[in-house]
Amino acid sequence: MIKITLPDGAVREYEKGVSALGVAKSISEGLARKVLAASINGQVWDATRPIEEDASLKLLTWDDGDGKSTFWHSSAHLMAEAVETAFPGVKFWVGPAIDKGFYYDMDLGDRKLTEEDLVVLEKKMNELAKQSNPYIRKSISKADALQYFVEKSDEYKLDLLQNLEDGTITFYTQGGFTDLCRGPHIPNTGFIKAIKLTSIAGAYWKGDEKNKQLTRVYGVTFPNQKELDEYLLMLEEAKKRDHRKLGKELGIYTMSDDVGQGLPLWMPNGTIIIEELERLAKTTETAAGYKRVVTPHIAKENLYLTSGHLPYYADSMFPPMEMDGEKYYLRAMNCPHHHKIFDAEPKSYKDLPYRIAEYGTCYRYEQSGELFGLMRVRCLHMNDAHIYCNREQFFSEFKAVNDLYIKYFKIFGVEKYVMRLSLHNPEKLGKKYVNEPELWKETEDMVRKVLVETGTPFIEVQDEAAFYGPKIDVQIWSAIGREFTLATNQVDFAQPRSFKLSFTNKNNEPEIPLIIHRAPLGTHERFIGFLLEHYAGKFPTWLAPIQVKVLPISDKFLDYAKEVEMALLQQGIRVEIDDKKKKIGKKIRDTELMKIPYMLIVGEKEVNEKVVSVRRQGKGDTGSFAVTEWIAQIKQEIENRQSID
RNA sequence: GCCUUUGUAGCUCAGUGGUAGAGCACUUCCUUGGUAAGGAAGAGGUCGUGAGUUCGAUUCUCAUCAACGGCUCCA
Repeated sequence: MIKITLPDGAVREYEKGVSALGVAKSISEGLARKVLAASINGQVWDATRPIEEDASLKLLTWDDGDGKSTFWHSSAHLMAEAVETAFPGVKFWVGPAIDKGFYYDMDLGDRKLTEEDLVVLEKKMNELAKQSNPYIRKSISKADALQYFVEKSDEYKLDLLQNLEDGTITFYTQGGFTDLCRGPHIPNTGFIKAIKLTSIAGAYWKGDEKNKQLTRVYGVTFPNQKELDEYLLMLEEAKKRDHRKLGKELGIYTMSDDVGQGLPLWMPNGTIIIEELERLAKTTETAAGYKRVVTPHIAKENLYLTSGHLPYYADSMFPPMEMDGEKYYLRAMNCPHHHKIFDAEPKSYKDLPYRIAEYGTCYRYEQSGELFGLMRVRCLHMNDAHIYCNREQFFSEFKAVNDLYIKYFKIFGVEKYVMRLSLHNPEKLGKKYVNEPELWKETEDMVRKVLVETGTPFIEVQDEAAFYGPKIDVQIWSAIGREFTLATNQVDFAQPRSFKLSFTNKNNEPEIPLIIHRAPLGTHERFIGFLLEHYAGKFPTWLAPIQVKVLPISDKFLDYAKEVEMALLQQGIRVEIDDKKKKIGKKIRDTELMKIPYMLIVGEKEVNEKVVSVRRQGKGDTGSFAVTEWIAQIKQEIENRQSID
């Protein structure tokens, strides 16, 4: 007998060799039907695998993350079986579960998969799933495994096998399909009730662009049709929030083939948002002791040789323009220009921290396939600033920048974010990172200290630093689940040296400053792209391109509507009149769809009583107000930068 | 940059080897209305661009540009 400890602490005795499924059955049949896998001493196991020793056990169902992963990984095997039936001779690489679903990479030889094939494969998968074939685990010696795949002449699995230790190798078989796999898997294919193969894509073998490209098929499966339907509905909803769709509908930005790829043109509505964001940044930064500067968008080659950017990032910069025997580059970053401003006048320790800010325009030659709406572009406007300080000032300066992030996130209602401490990789010193091992260690410790002492939650990642120093990247998720780096806060010990920047310290000696590069609001492009999805286009009043629309019931009331408009305009409120000869219902609908925060409806009653009937976007009629009274209210809302209630 | 798919009116999309259609939007007219779509008429397209096949190409073929979904990349 062995002792099994359940999550609630209860200990039960079972025959040696009992499976998690057996344990579940002893508790209830209903539970057993839901068990997908089990966590045995913290390791995820097949629910059917015999347990030989005392163990703590947690049954995993669809409600557990590990349960879902097991389900999806098993679905990948099911898909592979269907593919092998349809395309004999196919070779498989790996088929993991992902965030939402699974994929399998495969080499189909000269065959090409089409959308129609996916439908056929789905059908086949459904057929195979209905057979409720068990996933059977089998330990196998390395020699036997090698022989199996040599006979299959499957170079991909042979490659996987090379890195596996004899004695740890397992095969899984379901129906007619056998795969090299660590597992675990769900008990049988019958659990998979709803299947959707979502897309076909190319993926480099082992993720290396020099390698052959394999065919990757993505799919997602569920234990019932209802969840699949809900998932597909959710995807539809997400499409409606896509910043590219909203950006077009709301007149925020446009792209033109004649201008070029990845070069957004900001339309009047988008420009208003840009200006409001800049106003926020300027107010905040001025209060925090920053000074503003303006610098050119181009510079001579030598500047980027000095900064050290060219050797590292030439590929990501637009090719140079030649003039009078000089090469000029469009800038991909603002820092070198700012360093020249720091260096323009001698500095003493009394001038530090020296903080200069600019919404700097940068140009980056991103590969064409990497461009994505406003999120990845070739012309960007960065909420940039550089802080030149000494080591004693570093802690409070770096902390102040972090506090700034939090302040902004509060204003915009950003709740889900992760601070990522990006460190260098000692093996790449001199290649990807400047070769200063001591300084790397020192600055990485300094940054970590700020995060730890301020109690900021963060994760550490290796090999993600800037070439000149460690950084904190802020990862955020848009409302539709898109993850990206929004903001960045970086330490730089390399450029001050290469630019020979210095200040005179208290002992009248020259000293090299540290530089903090920071961009809490990221770039206009990415930030507004994020905000569009975050708010689903329903901007808070202070950001809304048009804040108020005056809707006269008929054009008999146009004069009064203009009076109201004028009163609002004089208070700096962005207002328009809908003077179309349409019924009020139509005007309301149009305005609702444009997601304008407030509608002021004026008709006979309002003219007589000198009031406006106020309708809040998405909320309906909120009653009548005297014009001046209502203006005071909305002005308050705008000044406080209130978010939507 | 690589792989899949796509490109027809401002938008969303039909359609065809014999030089194009719907709905919405737009313009004009009728209607002067009370909280999410009133009615009628009109205007609008070298069918992404270039070449080839053909008596004839928006349709078939090739090239090219761009976009979607992925991979790689992301200072």
